[in-house]
Amino acid sequence: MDKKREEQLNETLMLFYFAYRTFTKEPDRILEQHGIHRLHHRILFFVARKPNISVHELLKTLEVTKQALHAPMRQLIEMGYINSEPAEYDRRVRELRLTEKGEKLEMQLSNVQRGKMNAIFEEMGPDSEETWKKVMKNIIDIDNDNEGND
Amino acid sequence: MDKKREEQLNETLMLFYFAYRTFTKEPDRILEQHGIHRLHHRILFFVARKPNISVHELLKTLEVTKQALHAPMRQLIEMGYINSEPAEYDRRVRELRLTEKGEKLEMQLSNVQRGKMNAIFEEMGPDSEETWKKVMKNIIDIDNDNEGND
DNA sequence: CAACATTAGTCAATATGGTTGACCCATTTA
DNA sequence: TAAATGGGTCAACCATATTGACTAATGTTG
Repeated sequence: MDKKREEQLNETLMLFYFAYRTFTKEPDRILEQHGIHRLHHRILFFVARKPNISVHELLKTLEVTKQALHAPMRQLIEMGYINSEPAEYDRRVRELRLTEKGEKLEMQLSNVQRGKMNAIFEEMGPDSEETWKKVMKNIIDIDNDNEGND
Repeated sequence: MDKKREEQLNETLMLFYFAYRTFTKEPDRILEQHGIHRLHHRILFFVARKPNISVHELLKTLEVTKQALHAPMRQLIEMGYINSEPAEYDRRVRELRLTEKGEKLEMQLSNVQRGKMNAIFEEMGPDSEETWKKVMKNIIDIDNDNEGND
């Protein structure tokens, strides 16, 4: 790989870092007003995406230990954002769902990000969305290939 | 925004999160072998991108306090990865540069990420690189617009 | 020159976010 | 009935960050 190519790729690394950091700033600000943090947001987000998700599934998705999940999850339940009830098919399993209040907050948080993405893709055209997604998927896939070699 | 569009955008949010997480995993593994962490990597990366960068500039780039920078920076200097010397133009200012050893480590860390990006863009074609970068730049710019309103 | 500002380094106190380890309880499965 | 699973919780620990307070050296400006 020549120097010039390396420079170009360095720019992508920088963009990745700055874009991600920027992307989480607004939600972080909103979260702080509610006295909660980024992991709370992730919980809300994934529970929103998959209602009735189990604690176990959530742990796998977020790649944290149950001890790490525990405190924020309890807060969210206590604050009335999340509902945790035993599953009918297996009463050990807790099914997590957003309450109405939880849905509202999740909306507020993710709308900021969805709005950003939407505005960009609208301006750049639908192909840009396809391309961007494909690149991101490839990044994720590459890692999954490595998974077996650990 | 209709439900279907919202779903599509949710996918982009998920991809962003997973892709970023995946992207930092390999470097994190390597860092751990050296007994250092992600902030060390960022320091190495930005010092590599801009040799003779000052501490102040680095702080602004990373958006951390000098106290947060202090420990990892001292380690990097003590471990011989970074050289810190008074600038000629102003002897208060420290000019930070990578040592040869530092360049090697930075190479090792960033090559993983550059290699990933390069492989993907090579497979998807040069337009994908342009598009992906443009999207990321737009994400960053949107935030900079907000900056003034704080 | 004296006063002030800037750059950098450091200590301390504090909060948070995560880890591992060790348990408990209820329920399901073998 | 014994073992495995899903979930919850306590404790100890460590890293990462913050704010605040201070020092020291050097530059800038009235």
